[in-house]
Amino acid sequence: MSKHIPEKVSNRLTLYHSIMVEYIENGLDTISSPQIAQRLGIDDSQVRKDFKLLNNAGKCRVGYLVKDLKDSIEKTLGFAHAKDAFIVGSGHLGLALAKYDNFNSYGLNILALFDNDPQKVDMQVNNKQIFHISKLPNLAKRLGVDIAILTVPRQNAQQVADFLINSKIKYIWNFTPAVLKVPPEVKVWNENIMGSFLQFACKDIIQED
Amino acid sequence: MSKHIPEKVSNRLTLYHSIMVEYIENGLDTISSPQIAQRLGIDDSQVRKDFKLLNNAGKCRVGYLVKDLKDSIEKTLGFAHAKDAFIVGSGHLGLALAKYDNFNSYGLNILALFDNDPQKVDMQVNNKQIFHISKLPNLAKRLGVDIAILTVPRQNAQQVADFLINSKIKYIWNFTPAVLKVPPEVKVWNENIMGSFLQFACKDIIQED
DNA sequence: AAATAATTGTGAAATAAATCACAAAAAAAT
DNA sequence: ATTTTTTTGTGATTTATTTCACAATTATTT
Repeated sequence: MSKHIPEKVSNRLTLYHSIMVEYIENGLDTISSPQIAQRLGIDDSQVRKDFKLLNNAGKCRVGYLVKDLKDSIEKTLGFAHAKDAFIVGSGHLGLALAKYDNFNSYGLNILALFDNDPQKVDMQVNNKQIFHISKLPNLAKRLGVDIAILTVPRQNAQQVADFLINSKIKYIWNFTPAVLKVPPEVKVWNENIMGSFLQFACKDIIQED
Repeated sequence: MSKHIPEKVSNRLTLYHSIMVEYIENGLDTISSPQIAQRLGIDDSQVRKDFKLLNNAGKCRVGYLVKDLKDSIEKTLGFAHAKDAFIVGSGHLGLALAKYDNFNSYGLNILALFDNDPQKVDMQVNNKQIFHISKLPNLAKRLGVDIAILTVPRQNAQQVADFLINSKIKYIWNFTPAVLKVPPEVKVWNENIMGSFLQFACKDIIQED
């Protein structure tokens, strides 16, 4: 039986994970929910409730075992399930993401990049080749890739998305500001970089009435 | 009186904004809440409730004026309030963000980049200069900058954050996976890129019990 | 002119998420 | 050995968010 992990929880889980990595680096074996909660500015009972989803029991008066916690977060979020993906659009952002080796440690392997610019085709970025976009349908089929990271200009986003959908891509991680139109079997994740930041930085200066 | 806009709402507002931009490009003057709702896969009454926060009345049987809606979203999210920021860390991600001109249209101006690598210092990126990190405190003071976009390696994140805090930086947009320790007057926004994506892409393959 | 259909605005209900509060456990101190 | 302190686990409560349901409005059709 697979359990549903709400988005807010999985977000916190990755933050907990970072803290575990830090604790391990510092040679600490255990951690308590109030320690974590204080660090993140949240309630400690929330931390415990999140951990209950991991089936990871703590010990009264001691806390949780850092190593076990790290492992079960990785298991729950599927770090071990290698997932293959393509980066579609080899502009600044696409290239930066291709060079971002962190994806790997989270279980996401970038197999290749695509672009329509002949100048970029056949270049290598971080040991990954840039192919012409026309090669994508075949490669997706051959390699069984159904995740695409979309980093093309906004103006081309829908057109390229349509092409991806025809190529049997099922998950689109959308880094463009376009709101894509897709059929129900295709899932889009909007990486709305500005959205929440605006709110964060502008709280204090929202206009007066 | 400034109104509080919850994070979830401001996230949706930026998505609505993208749709308005698209409608304007296509020469459409009005839009209805069911149209928007269907596009985003949410309930239409939610769209209307969000719009009520904008003080933007719609018209029965017609919908909302696209132009007005776009303007009031921009006003509410503070696109017009120019906010200045520094990028701290001139690696792949820092450089990609410096080249990402979209920040500007959302009211965030990147004034300069910083790094500790002498090789990078004095380079220009998208008309912005890279300075040695030691120049940051003075420049922050002189230019009145209190927002920093942190893109250094995880290992240096806390140390650099401490330095930023000493330089009177009040808002840190944290692109590193480190969970920063900061005093209460400093606000950190964790751009947890992997967090929610993991959940999105892995829903179907969460481990069985 | 009347009927129909689409759409807003909103109160009520339902659902989801976060916080509170405290019993139970167990380490540490006395 | 007993008390104190810290910490987990969790049921109850509160708060926030989403969805439902429908009256009111107004363009369009008949």
